[in-house]
Amino acid sequence: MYSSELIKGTLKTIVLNLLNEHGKMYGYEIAQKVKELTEGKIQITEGALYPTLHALEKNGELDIDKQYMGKRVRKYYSLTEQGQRTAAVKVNELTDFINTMKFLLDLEPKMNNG
Amino acid sequence: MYSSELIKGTLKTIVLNLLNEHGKMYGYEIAQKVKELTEGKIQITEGALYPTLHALEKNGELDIDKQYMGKRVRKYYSLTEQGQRTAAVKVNELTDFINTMKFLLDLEPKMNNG
DNA sequence: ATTAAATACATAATTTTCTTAGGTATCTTT
DNA sequence: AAAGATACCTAAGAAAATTATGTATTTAAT
Repeated sequence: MYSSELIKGTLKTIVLNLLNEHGKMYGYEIAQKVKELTEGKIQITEGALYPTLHALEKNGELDIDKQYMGKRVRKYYSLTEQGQRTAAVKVNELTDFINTMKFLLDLEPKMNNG
Repeated sequence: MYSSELIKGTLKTIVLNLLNEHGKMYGYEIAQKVKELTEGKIQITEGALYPTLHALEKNGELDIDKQYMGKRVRKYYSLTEQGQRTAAVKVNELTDFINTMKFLLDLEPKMNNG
């Protein structure tokens, strides 16, 4: 598990990107998928995830499709057209940021691979 | 400039890494160096930098060497032994995190290089 | 049949970390 | 003389997460 501070600021991008690649997903599924894909290294807490999904929906990035599995509700989220554009922008921005950070952390590459 | 939320959580690591590679530096110099190296993409604000330096020093990661240039003070910071260990840990963690994020953002690589 | 664990949603209080805004003072350039 | 850069600092507020708590259904284990 990463120290939580690193993950801050990336949650929206992770959610938008997952929905862009997997189509519709529900909240719990998103959290499980991230955990699975990162082998437990990134675990989205529910207290962070649900408010984020609500904010994205309120802002017009997501559509909801409520489905009942028996008596239990699932809220499937999918990207609106605006959400698709936002996803692309956010992913590009994060990719750019990652490259900048890699450069910044690698100023004087160590020659000793001990 | 990146949307500020991305930079959150990386400041300590950036500072520790810079000090590890450049030896002693003072606050203002650190901010300038980061701005220069990232071509203005990452700009550390003073309101974030100075409290971070104070916290790192209080925690035993940094030593201070106060120097006077005429009447103006400069506070040169350098890593303690503990600070060197922390720097290594933090940089490894961020590198690992970056790799995980790259994987997460690249699930289905696009074949079209438009 | 009962209990525990997993599924699935949600919100509120608190904490962490940063931005914004303000402050002091010196040195250099115009 | 004024403006801009250098160099330090803190406090109020905002943003985004964690932690804690809550409800309820379904599935697996005893």
